[in-house]
Amino acid sequence: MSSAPHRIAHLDMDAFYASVELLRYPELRGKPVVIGGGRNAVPEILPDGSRRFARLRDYAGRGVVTTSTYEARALGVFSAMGMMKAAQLAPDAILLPTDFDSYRHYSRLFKAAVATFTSDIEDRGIDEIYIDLSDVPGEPADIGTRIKQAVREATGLSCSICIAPNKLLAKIGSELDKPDGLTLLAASDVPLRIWPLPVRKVNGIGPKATEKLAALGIATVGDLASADLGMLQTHFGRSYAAWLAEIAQGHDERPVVTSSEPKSMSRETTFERDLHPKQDRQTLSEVFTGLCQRLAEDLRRKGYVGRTIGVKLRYDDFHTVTRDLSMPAPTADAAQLRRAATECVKRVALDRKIRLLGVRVSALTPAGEVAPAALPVQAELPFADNA
DNA sequence: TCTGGGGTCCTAGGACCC
DNA sequence: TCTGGGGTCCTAGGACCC
Repeated sequence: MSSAPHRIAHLDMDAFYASVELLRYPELRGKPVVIGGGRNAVPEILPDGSRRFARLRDYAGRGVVTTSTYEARALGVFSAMGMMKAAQLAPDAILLPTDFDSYRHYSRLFKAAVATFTSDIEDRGIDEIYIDLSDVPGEPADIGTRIKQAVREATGLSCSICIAPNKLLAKIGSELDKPDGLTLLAASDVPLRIWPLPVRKVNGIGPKATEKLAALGIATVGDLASADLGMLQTHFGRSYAAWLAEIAQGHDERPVVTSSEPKSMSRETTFERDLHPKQDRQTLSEVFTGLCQRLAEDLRRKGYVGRTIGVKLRYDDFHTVTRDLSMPAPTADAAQLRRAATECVKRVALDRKIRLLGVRVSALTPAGEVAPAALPVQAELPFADNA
């Protein structure tokens, strides 16, 4: 229909979980707030009706920061940081538990607001989306302003948007003017606005690649743009090197993908203390069963069956192993999941304490397309005595 | 007192088949 | 009675993202 150049937006909700919490607890506005606590971080209602909030210094456990307000970030507290470390940096920060049901609710609201402009939306998780605006009439600045307004009216929350020729630039750009930003990027802006940025700002260049590039003297996207392709190939392989060279020029042809099927589902848990395969066998066994049951519920609720079942163990030294097993027929049955997962556990070393246990199912098929196989249920304990 | 939980994609070797 | 060769599946690990 339109042969105009692509116009892609990336929309990112500002400090999403924390901002949702501020809607509920407006008295916390302007304060350092950290999301990531458990049940004991639920605010206490005092007799006079006011609330008493938990402080970060009161936290004990192995969790990480899920999100923090900009005031907490100013104190050095960021997502994925261990809570204990965060508590050292900002002991007086307010601590709140994560409430995914609320976040999912506001996620639906902001996505519905954007959907009034176009249905060409790619879901990138609970707090961000790509939008293909190529067929939406109007000037980019005006469209962006109207989308931000619609999101604010629907949720009371602010977001940051970048409109650019492709997803790569839109994603980078939405961070350039956070919070409440509206950034417009054209291909011709790449040398001035993208090349000065650290390579880590590129979606797909993570900690490992950043470190490797730094060792080669490549710190910015501009460094990458002037790097020798042959040199990149010897260090990163053909395909990754080619990708690096493309993105350094701001090139990206990926389409906005509006629908996709899930590939895998999993449940995992990190224990409050490391568990020994032998001494804590009973506890491990119960947790294992619980994970399989929750996974089976997830499959049923979403209408899928899976044929490949796997386990994940993380030892006390953080070394992580996985095992999986493909079965003749797919299942969503908790007992069958547990039997297959038990076979997987039998193939890993159980000679040291375990920090994390997980169960995963992949090779998914919509449940309606498969006739369920009736296999006998067999009670079997993993983490056997002979471990 | 280090380091969550739920995902996707890629690589690479071996099995297996034609 | 070494050695081909392509294709696909299975498995394990790892990088990366939200």
